[in-house]
Amino acid sequence: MRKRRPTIIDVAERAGVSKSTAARALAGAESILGETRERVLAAAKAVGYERNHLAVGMRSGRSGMLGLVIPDITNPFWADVARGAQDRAAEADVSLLVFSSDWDPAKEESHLRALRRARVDGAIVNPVSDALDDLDRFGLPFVLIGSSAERFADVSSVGSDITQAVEIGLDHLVAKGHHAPTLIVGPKSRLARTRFLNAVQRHSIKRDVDPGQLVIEDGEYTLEGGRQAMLRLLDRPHVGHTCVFAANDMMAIGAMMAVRERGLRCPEDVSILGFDGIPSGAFTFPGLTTIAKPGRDIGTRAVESLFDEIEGRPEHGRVYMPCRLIDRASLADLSREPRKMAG
Amino acid sequence: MRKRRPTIIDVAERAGVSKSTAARALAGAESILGETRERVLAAAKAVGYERNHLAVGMRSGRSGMLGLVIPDITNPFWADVARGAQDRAAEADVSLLVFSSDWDPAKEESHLRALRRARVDGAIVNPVSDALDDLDRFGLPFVLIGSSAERFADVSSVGSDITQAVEIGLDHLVAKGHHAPTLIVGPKSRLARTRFLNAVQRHSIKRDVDPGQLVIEDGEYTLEGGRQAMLRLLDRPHVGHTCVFAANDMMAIGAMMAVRERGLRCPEDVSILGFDGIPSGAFTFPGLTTIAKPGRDIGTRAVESLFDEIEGRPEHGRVYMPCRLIDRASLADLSREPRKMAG
DNA sequence: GGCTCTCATGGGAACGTTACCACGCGTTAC
DNA sequence: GTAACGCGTGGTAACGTTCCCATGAGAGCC
Repeated sequence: MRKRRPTIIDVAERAGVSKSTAARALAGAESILGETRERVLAAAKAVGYERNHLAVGMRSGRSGMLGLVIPDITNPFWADVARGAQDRAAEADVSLLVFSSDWDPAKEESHLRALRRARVDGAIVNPVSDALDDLDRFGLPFVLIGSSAERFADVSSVGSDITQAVEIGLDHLVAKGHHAPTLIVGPKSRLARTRFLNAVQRHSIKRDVDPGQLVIEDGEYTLEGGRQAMLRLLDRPHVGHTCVFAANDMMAIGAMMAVRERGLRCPEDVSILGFDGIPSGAFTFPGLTTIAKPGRDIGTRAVESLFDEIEGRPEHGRVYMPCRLIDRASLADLSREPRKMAG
Repeated sequence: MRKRRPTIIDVAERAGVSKSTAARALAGAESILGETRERVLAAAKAVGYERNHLAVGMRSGRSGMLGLVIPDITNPFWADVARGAQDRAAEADVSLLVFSSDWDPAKEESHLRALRRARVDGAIVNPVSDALDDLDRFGLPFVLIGSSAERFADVSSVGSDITQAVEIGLDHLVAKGHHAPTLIVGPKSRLARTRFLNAVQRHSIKRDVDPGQLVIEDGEYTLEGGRQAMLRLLDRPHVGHTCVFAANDMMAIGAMMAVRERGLRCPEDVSILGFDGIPSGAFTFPGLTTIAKPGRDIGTRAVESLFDEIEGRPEHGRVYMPCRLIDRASLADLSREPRKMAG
């Protein structure tokens, strides 16, 4: 029952020209009689012609599609990245094939294969495994996103600028009258932990605080991980935790819950600064002050870098996108009060 | 610098057979000598052959791609839908083209065109405009998702079962000792408002409460809309709002904020029940009790319906997926206390 | 032993597009 | 007046695959 889709030949016949001429008119070529062009365009409209991208891709070697492989589209940060990529791609009239890898190397590889079979013009990948070699082997242009991209040298990649992020976070802390924050960071096995810690230490030195005096607790990058870490912190004797800086918003929210569990109040008793900028942070009580990673910008920039890569002008550099502070209510303003420590 | 991708001809040559034979072997055809098949498969592996889906699509008329047009991939509900669709599609070895329409008819139409040009085998769409006629005209198989799909008769669609959702919500309310809830619903212009209200009224009658006595306030489907609505509710004289049922989680969270603003406590003074199941509900204080829409299941089911549609066995029916209650802390348990109203 | 029948394989067309080359016509220049 | 040129157009090959038909060899049958 489904009608055959009209082809360029149908258009050509209706316009009374050859398909070459029709193709030229449709492509908006210069060397064509105005009147002929009009006729072809009218014919195309009349029959409802829609250029077949499959055929175009076959002939030209360009499918007009890009692939995006992220851990989980359901994760707000990655959804944001996807959205940025999508918008930029749509602008260039390119479609986006989206896949979720669930941090599973096997899935990642299978998605990568699907991408190759679909003949995407390039791919943006948040790498979990080392299967990327394959991409390279087939010469598929690609750019890496996220912090794990740093494992791969000589590949274009886009991520957030965590050094700058930590800097604005720490600046905000001192502006509010806080000093050296207690840190809740990820597990030792994670590369991100080290990078975060390094940045904090470097900036502490700049502010004349001895990195050695920084109190550090770690846990899984989850709500529960943050909660447990905060609970342990609160159990430590002698230490007043006036201000904690969590390496991720989920942990920060977990910490906030732990504080409340112990009968303390945020931010009056302990201030909390998060890192990520997940939307849920707006709905906690108090609202979470955090540093937002520019997910959308990362997606946009990644597509742009990918275009460069495809056009054959690879930069092969790592791009760091700046983060920005979202000032809500989980950080007490001590700058107007005389004393720095709560009871 | 980029190497030419190996084609089936390269495989055939290496295996010393014709491309027809190679194609048959790769397709796993029966009528082929075991030894020949082995040879072809080995050759394919050796040269790193990857079937070109563009060419396959061209020849067979099946691109192996599906389109998904949702309002915003950044919205957790839609991300969930996308994820469900993605997983089901991947299972069938089909790729998913994802687009965000931002509730903008112009964008929707442009995305729909892109989908047609890409020659997707079918599309799943949350319709904002009536441009869907076009899809129909071209005979592209499609299934509609979300509540707005009800505007279109005789088209397969998948949505959440709001009647059942309201039922479990109301059941939960009475189980916790509450009676007729105050309602915060969407603006009068929205179709969803009427459906929600109808469901509540129908079920109220079943429980012997006069729908006429239901207190109703409306506002935009946003945090601020819910906040304002709750504030107006709290300003009404004579009425104690022991329990409010919001038509959407954002409004529910807004209402929660309004309650706090007025110096009241949730759930001690007013209980709140949401509707949607957004992840942020887990992070509010208190945690939001809500009815979760089965986003992921909707996505999965939509792909399945779309497969039916593509295979030419259209059901053209509307499928309603059941919702489920997420019991957190925003609903007071009055069932153990003698009195039903707070001071 | 010659016929048909089966089975594995090869050859070629077709899907819809674009790129290249050729052609014919009108204009310009010598 | 003819050659050269430019311009608009038509014809055709090619992209990589699958499908249909043809071919040839071997087996089975009378």
